[in-house]
Amino acid sequence: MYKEKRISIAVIRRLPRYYRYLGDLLDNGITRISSKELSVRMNITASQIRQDLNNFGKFGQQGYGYNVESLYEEIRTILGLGKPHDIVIVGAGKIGQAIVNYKHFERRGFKFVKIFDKNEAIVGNKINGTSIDHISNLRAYIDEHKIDFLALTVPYEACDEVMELIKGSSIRGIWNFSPVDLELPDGMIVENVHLTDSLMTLSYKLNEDSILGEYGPKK
Amino acid sequence: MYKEKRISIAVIRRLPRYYRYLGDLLDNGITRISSKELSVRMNITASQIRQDLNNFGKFGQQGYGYNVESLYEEIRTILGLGKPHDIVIVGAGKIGQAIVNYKHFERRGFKFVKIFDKNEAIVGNKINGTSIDHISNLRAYIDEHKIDFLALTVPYEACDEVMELIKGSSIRGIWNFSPVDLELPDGMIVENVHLTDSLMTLSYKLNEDSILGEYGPKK
DNA sequence: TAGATTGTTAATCGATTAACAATC
DNA sequence: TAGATTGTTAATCGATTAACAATC
Repeated sequence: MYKEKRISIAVIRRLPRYYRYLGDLLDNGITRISSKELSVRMNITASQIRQDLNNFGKFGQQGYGYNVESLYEEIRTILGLGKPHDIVIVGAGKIGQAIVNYKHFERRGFKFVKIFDKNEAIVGNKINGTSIDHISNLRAYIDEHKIDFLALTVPYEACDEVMELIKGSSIRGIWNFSPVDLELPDGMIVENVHLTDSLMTLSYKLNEDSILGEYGPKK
Repeated sequence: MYKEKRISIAVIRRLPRYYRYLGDLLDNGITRISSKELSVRMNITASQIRQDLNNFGKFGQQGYGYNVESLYEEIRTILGLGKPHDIVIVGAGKIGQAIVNYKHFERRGFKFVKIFDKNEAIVGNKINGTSIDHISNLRAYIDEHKIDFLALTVPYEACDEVMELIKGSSIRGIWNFSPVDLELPDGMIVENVHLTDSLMTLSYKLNEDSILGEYGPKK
């Protein structure tokens, strides 16, 4: 019995970026690329690219580099984009509306199949072709369609309620837009989009020089 | 002449989280906390908390811990939230609308003062009290009001155009929602919200076990 | 005071970069 | 073949964790 080497989150977060750059290369008709060339474009080291890729397989060829199309496909598979994914959105507010309208997701094989909300008044409406249903039907829908992705775009007061509803269901991944750290049932995975945190990070960066000056450098 | 110690991005990204937890403690009337207690709540080590904070100052007291309110205020200052920030949004699509409607930002002192868009038809409309102006007036507005924050929520084809418009202006920070790595003029800072990357990361995580099985662990 | 907990130095762990033999 | 470039091992760098003297 061997121990699988876990892939670090730093590597994982670079994968979509590789995918994006390879897609651009494809669009530009470039069929091969070396780690060195790619490193220049992406502004990271060639070593890092090779290390990252070799976590998943040997995709290159000595003396040649990488075939853009096949590497693109490999990363596509690694990212789990080989098959389409159905996603339910919980919360029909502005953020829910924004993501259901955003065309980049469809292109990657993500489909928003239903939006659930508490507000009876909007049930039956459609947003970009996706209909709104009442939250009371969420669990039945998930169970029936074996949905495993859920985008959580409710106000944070409502998170607990939603988490309670989906406990023990087929949902495995939560794309969370609420500014809370969710308590996850076993086997569930979360990816946070903490917009407020992100904006504060930007604020910090703009402010950094004055702060480090104020408190003074350590030595 | 000393060399300032730069704060690592890992530390910076934890600051909003500290701020959030301290705010919760305050709301619950808790007035003091030790790094140990906080570490349990946040699920990180006490050592890390103390190391992080000591990048910026000595905020605690031996034998006592930290005063919640004063630590909250310190972090608030460090994050640059001590003074309000005016932000212009470029792009009145769904994402632009979502952020201008999102109340958490105001609470943190961020104010969206104007939205700019290419579409003449919606110029003059208001979203959540913020009026829409035509993109051709963007630069004049920035110059007049010395705006330093810009949220970029245009389709990615339009990014170059916007970047060109603001080159050499007072804008210092860009909150970027487009799936591109922006070329930044000197002194400008970007914070990316790459939603597609985020969703792909979640997809990867759900897919990881089957992938590592398929390609096999390295040893 | 004794106990608690910080701030900080030292040790460990992990991620990035460099180097190079293997090989196309 | 010779040149190019990978895959992978080794070296370096940086971040996290542990330990403990300082001190409230």
